[in-house]
Amino acid sequence: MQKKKAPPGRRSFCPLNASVEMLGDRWSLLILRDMMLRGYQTFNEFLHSDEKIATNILADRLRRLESYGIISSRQDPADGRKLIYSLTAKGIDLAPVITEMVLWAARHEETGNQPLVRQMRTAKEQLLADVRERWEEKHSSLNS
Amino acid sequence: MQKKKAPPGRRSFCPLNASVEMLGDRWSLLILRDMMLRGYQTFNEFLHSDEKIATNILADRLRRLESYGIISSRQDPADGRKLIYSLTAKGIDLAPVITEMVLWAARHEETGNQPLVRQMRTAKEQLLADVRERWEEKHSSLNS
DNA sequence: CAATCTCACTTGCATATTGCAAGTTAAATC
DNA sequence: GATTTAACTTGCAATATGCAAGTGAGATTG
Repeated sequence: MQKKKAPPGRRSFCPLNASVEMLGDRWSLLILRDMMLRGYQTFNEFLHSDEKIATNILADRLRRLESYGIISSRQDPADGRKLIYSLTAKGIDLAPVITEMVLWAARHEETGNQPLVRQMRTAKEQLLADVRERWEEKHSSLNS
Repeated sequence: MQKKKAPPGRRSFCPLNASVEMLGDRWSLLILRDMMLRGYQTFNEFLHSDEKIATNILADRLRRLESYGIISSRQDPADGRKLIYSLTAKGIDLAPVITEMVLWAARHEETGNQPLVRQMRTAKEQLLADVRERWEEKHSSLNS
């Protein structure tokens, strides 16, 4: 668990502020959801997600998330045009944050994706374990 | 648990998107932290928080949070100038989101407020229960 | 093997949001 | 009655966002 020193420009030393400075915008968490829950890995996959992010914003967010160490990228060995984005350990560790945000909205707003919500509600810990395990598998296969 | 119909302008029906549309900016969650963890209740208290929000942004965020039903406001009976802002049930229900965001940053970034972080780590459920209980007390005393 | 297509962007530009500083108004305090 | 305090609003410059069109490297097709 390697910690980065807080950038000089940070507004305060509160951990919540650090989170908000990295993730507090209208797109970053949606990209991470796509990676975590849907297995999306490439620019085009993120691009065609329901919320219709613009290409310049997507490029910027991927850059920022990578600069924070939340995701990493490498070339697809099978197709030199593609970049494969994946979650780092720091990124996969956001699963509880995303889960709680999904559950909160599902409790208080009219939203869709009830199967996921049900699974999160009835078996939160198990889902988190599954997400992590899928990631570990993928991740370990990279170093072999 | 009364649900609002999603505004027509929502980008998708994913619950995470709903959360992000309500809370995905650099200030909203910090204001809620101040209310939840520090007991702040008035414009000036929020204003003098570490992160130094501007007055126009603060006014706008309080308005938005109120429009989403996350906070509510009423006049201070003891001082007609003051407005007292408080969390609604929907607002207090964000405690797990905030907790997970604090824990995530504390795990991966260099941040302060170690006592709070330790408490969250070792007794997350208890802390959530405490926060909720404090709120229930305050809330019930309003209807008496 | 040249033309076409796909992928991951970048660029230009209009619009929206943010941030700062200075006002404003009503209510309290001196 | 004058000053202070609380909660804003207003004006304006700087920044961020969103859309449409373009670019360049690598893959595919005829």
